[in-house]
Amino acid sequence: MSNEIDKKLEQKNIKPTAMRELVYEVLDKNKKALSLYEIEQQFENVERSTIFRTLKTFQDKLLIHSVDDGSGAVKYALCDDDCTCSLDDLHYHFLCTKCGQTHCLKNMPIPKVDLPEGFNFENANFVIKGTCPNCQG
Amino acid sequence: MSNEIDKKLEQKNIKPTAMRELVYEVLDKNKKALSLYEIEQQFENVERSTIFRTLKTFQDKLLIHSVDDGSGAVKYALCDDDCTCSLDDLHYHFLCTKCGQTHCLKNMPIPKVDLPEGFNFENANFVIKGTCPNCQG
DNA sequence: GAATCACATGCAACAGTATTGCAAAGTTAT
DNA sequence: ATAACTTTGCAATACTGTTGCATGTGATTC
Repeated sequence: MSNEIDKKLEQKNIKPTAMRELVYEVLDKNKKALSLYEIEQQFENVERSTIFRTLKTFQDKLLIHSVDDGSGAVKYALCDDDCTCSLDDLHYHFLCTKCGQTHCLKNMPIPKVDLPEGFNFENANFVIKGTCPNCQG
Repeated sequence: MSNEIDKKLEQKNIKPTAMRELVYEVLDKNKKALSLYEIEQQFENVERSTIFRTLKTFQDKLLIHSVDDGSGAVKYALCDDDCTCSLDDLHYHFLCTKCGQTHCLKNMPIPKVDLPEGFNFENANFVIKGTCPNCQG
């Protein structure tokens, strides 16, 4: 039944369990970055800590990436199939100040940055805040 | 004695009190963005909430700006004299993954971003992670 | 100078998110 | 079936941020 998902999990060396399939499904379905709490809300009786550890596993295995958008909670979103969470895969994120949703702007890679002497680039987190298409008017 | 600092505070319509002078001094002295906790550490017996409210006041009056660098704690840094915390004053921040220090790259304004249709820019938070000049080797 | 007022501070309590220890349940290999 | 290992659920805790309330302090008015 959830063969598709299992395949995705196994591709990233994650043992597919019921829990993991469900969390994956939620992330896949929502098409945006979700916080631990938001994911928890989509289930009836699932432990926060379980989801927390599931997300941690996913992140370690590069299945998802996390964004700290300044909303107070870290949010998680699926990586693209070919994502290696390397520098080239970094993209902008957009936090809507009205609805609180965080969108991955995956087609907007972050630009090269010329850092001052002595600074060494490892990673970046570029978050833009404003209103999203759903909240215009 | 702290006339210089008082002047800065009054310029921004902040009544200068002992507490506020001290917090300002700490921020000024450190030349980098500090978390509430880090500021608290530099005093002996000062209430967290007092510093918290002092920072809030400073921020309301545009004396400081805050950065959420993803380290788990929001950090605060003095604005430049002519800063109005408007879009033009936004700059990159750099979080060192070794020492945990957050540097304001004030001479690096963030670039204009072309957002997809429907997205409306209000604010931005660009944090680069890596190693800082003090932690090379 | 005393009464009054506005604001700042300190204390304590609380809220939200993240995180861990431990035991039970489930899975895999032998 | 047993042993070894992994995942899950529960409970407890840590950390950061935040607020209510009482007290203190300085400015203002009379």
